[in-house]
Amino acid sequence: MKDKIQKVIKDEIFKHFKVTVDPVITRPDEKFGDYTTNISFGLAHQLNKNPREIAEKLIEGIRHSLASDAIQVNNVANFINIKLSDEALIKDSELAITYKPNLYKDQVIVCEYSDANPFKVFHVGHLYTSIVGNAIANLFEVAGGKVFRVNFGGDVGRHVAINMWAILNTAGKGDPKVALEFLAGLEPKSLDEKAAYLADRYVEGTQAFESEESEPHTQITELNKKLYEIVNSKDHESDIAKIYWLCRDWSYAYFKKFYQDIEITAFDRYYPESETAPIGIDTVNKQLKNGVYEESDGAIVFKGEKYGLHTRVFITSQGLPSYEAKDLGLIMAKYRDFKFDKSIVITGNEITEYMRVVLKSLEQYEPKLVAATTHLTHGMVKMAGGVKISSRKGNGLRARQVIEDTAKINFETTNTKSMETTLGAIKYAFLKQRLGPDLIYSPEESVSITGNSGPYLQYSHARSRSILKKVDKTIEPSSYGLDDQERQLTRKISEFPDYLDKSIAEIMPHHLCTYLYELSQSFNKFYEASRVIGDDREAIRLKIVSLYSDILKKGLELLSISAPNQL
RNA sequence: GCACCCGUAGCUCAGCUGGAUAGAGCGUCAGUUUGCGGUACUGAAGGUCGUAGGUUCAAAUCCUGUCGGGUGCACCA
Repeated sequence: MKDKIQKVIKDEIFKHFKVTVDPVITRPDEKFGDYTTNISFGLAHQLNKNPREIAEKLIEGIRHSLASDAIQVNNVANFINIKLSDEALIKDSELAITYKPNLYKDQVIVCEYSDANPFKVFHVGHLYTSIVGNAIANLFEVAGGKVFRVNFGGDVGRHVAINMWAILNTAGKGDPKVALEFLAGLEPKSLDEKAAYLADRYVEGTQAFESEESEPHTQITELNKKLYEIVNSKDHESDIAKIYWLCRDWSYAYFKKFYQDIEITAFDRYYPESETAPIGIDTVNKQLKNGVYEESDGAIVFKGEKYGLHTRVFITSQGLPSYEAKDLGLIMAKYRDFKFDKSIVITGNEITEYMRVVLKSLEQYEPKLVAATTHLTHGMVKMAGGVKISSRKGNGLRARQVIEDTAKINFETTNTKSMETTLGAIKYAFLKQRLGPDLIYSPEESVSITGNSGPYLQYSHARSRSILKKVDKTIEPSSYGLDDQERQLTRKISEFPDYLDKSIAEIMPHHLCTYLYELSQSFNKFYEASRVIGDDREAIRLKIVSLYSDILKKGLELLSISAPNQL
């Protein structure tokens, strides 16, 4: 309907004023109508005419062209407002459920998010980007894209050396064989416990690395080099290598299980840094000859100052690749593997400037890849009450802990043990806020049975399903003639495509959350005022409830939030 | 110091490709139930949109200054 209205208005404008414009059609407050445009203002400026005259001229023709759909077309304060007939509105809302956006039709889109590091804690920030990234990937998918989900993580580098050092020195007391035996003893334990064990070793190692003593520092630096050798030579025989691969496997197994547990789509591809590092090094060396990168104090750097950025090291003076080189290699690898039309990278906003430097350097020789890349950034997750999350210092809040705590609070306040509502609560709480600024997470609020929460939506869904369950079949209503409550709900249902489009165009899932919440509010208002089963208006009301239920379910699915039929 | 991000109700946030009276939730106060899941609904109080200018018929939205908060700025990731 929106397209039709837009075309009608566009044609009218051309007819009267001989100019071609695409009028913006939006959804006004109900009291004004169902669709509106303020094109008169724009035209007034362009044609140097009075906006009221313009609107008046257009209205007759619009009214005529939309005679079969609109019961009212008028001009209030130079807005052209269109109110649909009930039949047209119902039809609009029926079309909403089958609406297929096509902004990314047939495009190959690579979405990178989560980016958890093996050997380190999987903290609440990873949980956040996993959930948000997954929802964004879903949006690209529904918009027609062929989406590949990828996950990048550091399986080599200093943090791994720090970790290995701690294992060798605590569990192994300096002897790799002893360490290996100790780890074998952990094998029967759960992945969760193994991951926690590794995370704790990282904290231990970091303390040693940062301490006054120089010995651990030197040993860790040596170990770091050795680990690169192990990985490059595919060494699986030496004791240290065995320890490394075992712990690495634990980490990846843990990630996979975790994503399964929180019910998000599995990743198509994991890119460990050990794979992208050589590609990055090759690239940097090649471009060193071309003068893109240069040597400085023994390191190979890109000088970003001439582009208003700063200098960053790509290969250290020790000859090891920095994160910059690995990230560079990652972009090349992603293109090699997927030949993407668009590449989305979702990370915390603290690396915005860093990423600009990496991309600016790449732009010197692969401008197409850079043009196709979009770096989306998000803020930090802070717990309500002001506890900061930091994995560096080792006091990072584990993602698993956040889920468990939320489940506990969910049980205490609502007496439900369902993981569906717990996960729904967390996901919705993370998704409902605009991507970018920090997010303050309150478990209590997220599971809250009232207010703008996941469980509120799930409850509203279950309530509507419960009505539908009570009837065998829906009969086509003989006539419409919607009452106020029916109409406001139908109108809201029909808005689904508008919000979906907006979410996709801006790559902002929170618009969809806002919509689903407003939709459910509309439903609950309707529910309060309108008996469905047994009422004279049962047929039409069932139809609307059914539309509502389906749209809500579809919307929640797009966010990977489950919509159970009963709670 | 330089760069980027953010300041909207007591709290947490929508609204930002400029457009109709700035909206929700929580909290506070007052109500609604012989009903399909009351885990709901209705109403009230609460905002000079940090601040000062500018652009415009029209600014929370765009531009500039300023104040406040956050983040980043060479061998960590």
